[in-house]
Amino acid sequence: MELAKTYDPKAIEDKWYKYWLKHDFFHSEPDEREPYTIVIPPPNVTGVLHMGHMLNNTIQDILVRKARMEGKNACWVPGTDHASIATEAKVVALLKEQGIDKKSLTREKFLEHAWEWKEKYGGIILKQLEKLGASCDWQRTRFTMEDDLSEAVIDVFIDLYKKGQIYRGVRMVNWDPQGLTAISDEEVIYKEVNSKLYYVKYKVEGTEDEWITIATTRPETILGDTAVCVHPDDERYKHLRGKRVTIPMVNRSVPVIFDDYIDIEFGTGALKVTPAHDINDYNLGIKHNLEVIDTLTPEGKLSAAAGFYIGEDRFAVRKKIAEDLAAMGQVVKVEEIKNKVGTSERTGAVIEPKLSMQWFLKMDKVSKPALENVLNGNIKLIPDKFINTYKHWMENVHDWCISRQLWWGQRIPAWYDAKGTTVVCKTREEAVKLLGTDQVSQDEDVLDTWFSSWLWPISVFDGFKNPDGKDINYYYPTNDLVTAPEILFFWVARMIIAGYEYRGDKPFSNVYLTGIVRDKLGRKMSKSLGNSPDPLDLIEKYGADGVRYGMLISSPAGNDLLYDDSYCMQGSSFNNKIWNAFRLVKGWEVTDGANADNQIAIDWFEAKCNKVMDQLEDHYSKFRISDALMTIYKLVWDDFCSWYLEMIKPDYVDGKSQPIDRATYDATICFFERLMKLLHPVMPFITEEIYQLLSERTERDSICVSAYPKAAAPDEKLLAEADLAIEIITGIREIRAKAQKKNHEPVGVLWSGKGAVSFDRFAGKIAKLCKVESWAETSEDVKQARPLVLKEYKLFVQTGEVADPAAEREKLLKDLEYAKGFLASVEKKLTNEKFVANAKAEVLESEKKKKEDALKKIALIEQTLAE
RNA sequence: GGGAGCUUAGCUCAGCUGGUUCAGAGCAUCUGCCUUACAAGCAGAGGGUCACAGGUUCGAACCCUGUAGCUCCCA
Repeated sequence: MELAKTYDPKAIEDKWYKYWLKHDFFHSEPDEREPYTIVIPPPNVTGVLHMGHMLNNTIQDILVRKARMEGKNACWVPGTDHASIATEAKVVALLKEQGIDKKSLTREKFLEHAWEWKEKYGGIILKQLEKLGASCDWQRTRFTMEDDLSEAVIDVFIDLYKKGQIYRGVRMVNWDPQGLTAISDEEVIYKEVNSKLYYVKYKVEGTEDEWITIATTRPETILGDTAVCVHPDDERYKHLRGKRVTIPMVNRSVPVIFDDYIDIEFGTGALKVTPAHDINDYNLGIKHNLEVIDTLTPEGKLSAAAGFYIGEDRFAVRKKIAEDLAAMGQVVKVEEIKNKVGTSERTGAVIEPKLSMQWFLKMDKVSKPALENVLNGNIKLIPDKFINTYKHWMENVHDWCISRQLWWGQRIPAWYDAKGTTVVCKTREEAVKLLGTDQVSQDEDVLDTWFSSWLWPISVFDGFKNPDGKDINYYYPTNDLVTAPEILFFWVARMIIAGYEYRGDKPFSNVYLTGIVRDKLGRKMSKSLGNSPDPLDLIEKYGADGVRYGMLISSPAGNDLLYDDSYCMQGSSFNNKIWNAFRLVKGWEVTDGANADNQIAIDWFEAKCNKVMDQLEDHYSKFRISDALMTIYKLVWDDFCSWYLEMIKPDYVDGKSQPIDRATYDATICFFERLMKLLHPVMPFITEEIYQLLSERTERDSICVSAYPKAAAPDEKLLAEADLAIEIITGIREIRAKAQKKNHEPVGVLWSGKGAVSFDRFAGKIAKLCKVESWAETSEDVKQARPLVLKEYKLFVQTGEVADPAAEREKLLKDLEYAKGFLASVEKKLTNEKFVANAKAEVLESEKKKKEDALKKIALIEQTLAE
């Protein structure tokens, strides 16, 4: 078989993905095995794969593939969410391009267009995940707006309403004037901007020329002012008690009110109060019984109630009114300041606090178990620094505004008669019955998308439709959730709430919060910056395995990841390394029998594997995936390729590789297969390719369902001997390098000494790896050779050239100095009475051992120097 | 304004219960090699006042206090 010199992922990845799908390896049905379940954080139907998804889904795939190989019934449920505001915006924009105005369409007609859009574009991201190698159970793909899931949403709404947890009321909400809908507190992103602080004076009524100056960043809202508020302790304004002032332009008379909410230091200490357009003002308004004048339209333009600038945009008016007020002599001064402005997560529009009738979910009661079970460790957040954040949010949570003034989503099952009587029920028929009239109308609004996705871990297993069903009982609670910290509150916290409310149990045991993918400069990757590579281009360039490696190697749990292409490059180099190791092994001619010289190498690598597998398991158990990957990387590259294969590699004689013995060959194939299995969760494609080429396989024998290797107890004595042998080899190689010995030029080595750890068993391998042609024990020091002092041993490397005695002495003196310094520090401890009295027995013991070792080493070096 | 976290090699980061298996890894750098699996490679080397200043301790990268800088979350 002719194998290409370099590994080409392109030729291989599609082939194996098709093969996996063909055999349904990723499909799960409940059975008697232990389940291992992950539900995907459903990406938006509007989304395309970005680097965050790559990281996130690679991690999920690793966890799922490992569990599957460990014999668990692994189930990774994929799907998408309907993203009401984002999708509706896309559809509206598309219709607009076609010359269709949303307002000209009926709700039904619009939804037809929306579904059409969803069918066409909504699955792109899932298709892209296949390229990454994601081992999702595609037969279980769900969508938050499909019938069953929508029904669950409606039932939950009705249920919570009946429990008194949902109410409708006029509240100040975050209004998105572009999306024309309310959004929740969590969907508001605060951004620092440069603003102007306008100082405007209002005339005190009943005075000739007394004024009070307020400071505002939003002069356009002056038209809706219904009071001026000052602090009761503020000496400057005490005399204004009971007075009224006149709002400029509109000439409205409003009271001066006193409230200790006011920050005396900010601005002038006098606050204009606009209850319709600021949450704090609104609260003041309630407290002081103020009039509420809504001067803005839903689109963010001035309304008739404003009296001026009617129909003009709020930002245009801000400039105009500032100029007009200045012209009237009402503006005292203008300052430049920085302040934070809320913007819509979905549309980017500046949020307008607006009073409107909305539906809310009370959060105080339902959030209790969700907080408790994270604090008590029933649900683990990884890394655990997020527990604090979570706790803070849960303890200060506000009621959740769940209605959205949109069409794309689950319509709120509330019905009204002509008088406004409200009933909440599933169907019009029921509503007609309950209201006693057929003149009923359904609420126009839909529910927040998160009000669907908070049910996801239950609804994907039909836990609402069939609460005692086979699937939900088997797969729930799921095991791990992998997601971005940005949606800890949006989604994770709410899923936990829903889990306890509807299953009386957690939705998952572990929440792994990934870092954010940033560019090399630490900037978050974003479309607008254009600093994000297209993941599919990367896969094209480096192969999915290479990209998966690249995403992970730089991503310790919870830390942000400073992405750079060179990480993927490293991944594809690793692929190539593995491929070439495979070419080496497959290129050997095999003869029957067993070469006894190789047994030590085989035993050593067995021990090494066992040791490393333990470490690997430890990393995985702590979700330290990048450490796990580095551990396998070193096992493959360093231990297997650089040491093991070099130890057993047959010699070349007359320009031809000698054959290898059957025993060594079989052991090597076996090791190779084991390594591929360990690596499979991270790099699924190349490992399957090599697994298939290592031995003849039956049609359904795939690495992805093969048994994950289990560690046996490692032979520690052998490992210690190997470590010593490796030190010796490195030492000899260094000497060879200094002596400018060519690789093919042999050297002789004489050695003396006896220590607790021996290298006898490795003598043959040391000779092989350093091209040592004569290897012998000696009782005396050797002249004209380069000395090497290691542990209790002395080695003399005969490089054949005239050694530089001065240089050798210098090196030995340096070693001696270090050893003496070391000894001194140990002795300092041992002669310290307090140390001897306080230190633990093991520590004391190890210090004594160190002292002995140091003394021996010093003696050895001094003896050599004395020659 | 409130809260959380971070600062260790040129870069990205490990470093668990304080103790030479504690100053480490990968990448990058430097030196030498086209050694018949791999130059996407092999062999070797150098590199750090553990942000700063105090303190606790027999002993501090690790615990405490303060300072500076950075990041994130919340309002």
